[in-house]
Amino acid sequence: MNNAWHTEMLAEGRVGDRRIGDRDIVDKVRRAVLMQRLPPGTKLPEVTLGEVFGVSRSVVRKALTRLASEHVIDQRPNQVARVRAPSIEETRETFDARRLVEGEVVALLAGRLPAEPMAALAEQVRGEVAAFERGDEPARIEHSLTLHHLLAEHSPNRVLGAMLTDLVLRTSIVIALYKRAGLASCYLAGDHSRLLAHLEAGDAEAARGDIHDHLNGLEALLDLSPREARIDLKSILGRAPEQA
Amino acid sequence: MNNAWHTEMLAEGRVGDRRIGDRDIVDKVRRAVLMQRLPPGTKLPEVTLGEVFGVSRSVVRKALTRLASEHVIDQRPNQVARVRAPSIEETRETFDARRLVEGEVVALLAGRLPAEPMAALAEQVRGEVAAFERGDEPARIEHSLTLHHLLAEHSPNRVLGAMLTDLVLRTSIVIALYKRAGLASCYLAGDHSRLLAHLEAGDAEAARGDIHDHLNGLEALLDLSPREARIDLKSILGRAPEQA
DNA sequence: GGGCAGCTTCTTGTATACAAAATATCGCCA
DNA sequence: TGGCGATATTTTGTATACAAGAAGCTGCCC
Repeated sequence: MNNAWHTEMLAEGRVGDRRIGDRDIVDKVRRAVLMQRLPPGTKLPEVTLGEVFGVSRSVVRKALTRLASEHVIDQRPNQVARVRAPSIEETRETFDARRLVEGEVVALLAGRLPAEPMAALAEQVRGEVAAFERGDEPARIEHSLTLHHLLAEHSPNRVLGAMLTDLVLRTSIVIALYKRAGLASCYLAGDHSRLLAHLEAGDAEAARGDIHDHLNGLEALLDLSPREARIDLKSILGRAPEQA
Repeated sequence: MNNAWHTEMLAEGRVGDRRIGDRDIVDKVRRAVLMQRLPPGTKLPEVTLGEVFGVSRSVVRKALTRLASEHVIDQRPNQVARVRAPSIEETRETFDARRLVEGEVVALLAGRLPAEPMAALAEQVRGEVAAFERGDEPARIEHSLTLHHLLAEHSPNRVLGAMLTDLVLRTSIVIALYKRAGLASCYLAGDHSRLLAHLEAGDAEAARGDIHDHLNGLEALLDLSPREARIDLKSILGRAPEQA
């Protein structure tokens, strides 16, 4: 069994002296999936995770249940949990859902953002641009994620905000999965700053349009051609890509 | 401690010879909350539930985690799980979110429903009308819930469908919670059949409008006046309504 | 050489024991 | 009588042991 990721996961940075809880495991696994250190189909046995994090299966189990409810892993009865591989179909549907929800959120947000959160958003945009220009893709992704996360957090409608948080995560996963091979970065210059300008100006419909354009652009950067042979067969019929 | 609901819950109907699992517990508790047999704030200790269902805390624990992710209960660290009491604010936001999502789902569905699911929808409408006319409110709720559940299930976009399932549940809970005292039923005659007609005719925007009207009507039947003293203080400062 | 049966091993499902935290109770004192 | 504090009880958090099921493997047979 490929056990390279065991050490990788711990190297991610230890939690302080605090006792490690299920939340820490959820965060670390989610992050690892997002960063493609845990490719789709990877098996996540409970004992192994427990050894890695130094806790018993009880804690791991709770973490896995949460990850499953976040759609990060697949958990089937009497079977080892695996990193989920959303289908092309589901990818399209996730983008559609996010267009609807995030569009509404930014429309609600337009002109209603206090100065402080607005500054935080601008800060992320600056960070993203800088990271892109120096070719630091992980940092760029981090800033982009934080930006959309902030939008979700400040949503006047918290129910929609929570849904958006979920959708941002799922979208990021499929972007990492289906990004065209040659592409170095899924960056669309100007999209985010244009959105912020419209938010500040209070133009709800323009902001909604920005989100639509942004997500359309992102989706266009993916390789969503219907050759099913690649991901689906592997996860449905085949085994995990151990030595792939 | 008021332990009347222990027997009520079992009386709901035993699972066959099958071993009782976490899913059964989730279903039963969810249903009991929906039917207001488990009022908001009710404590749900793990051992008690375990005794009621004849399983150990492990199974109960998993069930509680799932119920928390469905927003049916509140689970805070080192504290007994309680039936959730959504605030008035959250109630409004839930309705807004559902208007957005269910509106989109029926718009996508318009004109694209095969005959068989369409017939199933019509069947629920007939059942709802009949139940209303004979004054059988539980049956009417059941049919109404099934109807919206079917819409969610047949959503072409399954991501939105899953979100709608969640929103229908949450809306039902708050309707039960905030229904005006004197009101016997939250029934809006004709709404559902009108929606079905537009779905069959393939008029997406009319169907979306039907959903908006329907949910607006429902929301108007609730008592959402901002006297915070009723629910919020009780759950924030007070104790569970044991003998209330 | 390919396929299948039976067995071994690994992994999850469930129950239970103990530790830690929160809650409730009782008694004390102003 | 009312508030406050220590103690006792309840309840959750975590670890572990055992049972049940699935996956993998060996060796046999065709």
